[in-house]
Amino acid sequence: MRDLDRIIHEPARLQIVALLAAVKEADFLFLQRETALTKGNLSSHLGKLEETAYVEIEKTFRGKIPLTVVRLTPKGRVAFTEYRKALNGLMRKSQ
Amino acid sequence: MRDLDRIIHEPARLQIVALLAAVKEADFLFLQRETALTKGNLSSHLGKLEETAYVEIEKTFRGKIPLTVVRLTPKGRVAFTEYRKALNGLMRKSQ
DNA sequence: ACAGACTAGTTTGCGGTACAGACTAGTCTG
DNA sequence: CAGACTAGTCTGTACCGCAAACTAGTCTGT
Repeated sequence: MRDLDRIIHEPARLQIVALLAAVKEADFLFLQRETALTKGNLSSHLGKLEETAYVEIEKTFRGKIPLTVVRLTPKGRVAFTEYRKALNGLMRKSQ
Repeated sequence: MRDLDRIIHEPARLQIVALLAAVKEADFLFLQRETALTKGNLSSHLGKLEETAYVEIEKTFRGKIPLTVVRLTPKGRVAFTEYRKALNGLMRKSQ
């Protein structure tokens, strides 16, 4: 059954995934600014996306300040494509 | 902020609203078959859509058997259009 | 006449989860 | 040394989706 992937469907994560699909790589602050999520929230959503291996999170340093870089994995990219297809399938019915 | 309408965003209800946008009028059984939801589930989702006045529910009889007909209200139609716009806005970023 | 299936629900209880806000920990800036 | 910044984790609340059980009436077959 072509169902909507709940992990991606959640608006906060949909934003994140859509952004990552576009930019290929983003740091924590950029994502926070774009999505307007609180730190805690963004952190836990990224955690969930990492659990399902849709993103990979690289913790590095910019000088001595921690820098978290997030990237979509191939699996995540596929899932997002599938999600778009499922969504289009739903939407197509409505016209 | 152009956010996604949570009432519509829920997959089950998204299906319902998309179907109603297409057919203009549908009975309970048709919706149940199309969405593959349980009765209880469909019932409560319809209840939620009715609360927000996105659909109107007319309870009539086909002969002596109860027949529930569901229709999208103008408000519901507008909300769905807005939803599609918001979604397209999100998706556009990802290419 | 009666069992079983059908329409169309309501109610209940479980489990999951999004979200804000408080807390931690280290760093740089004035 | 205070205050702001990066990047979190943790906690508690409050909601919500979902299945399953229950209600209530009707029709179908034997």
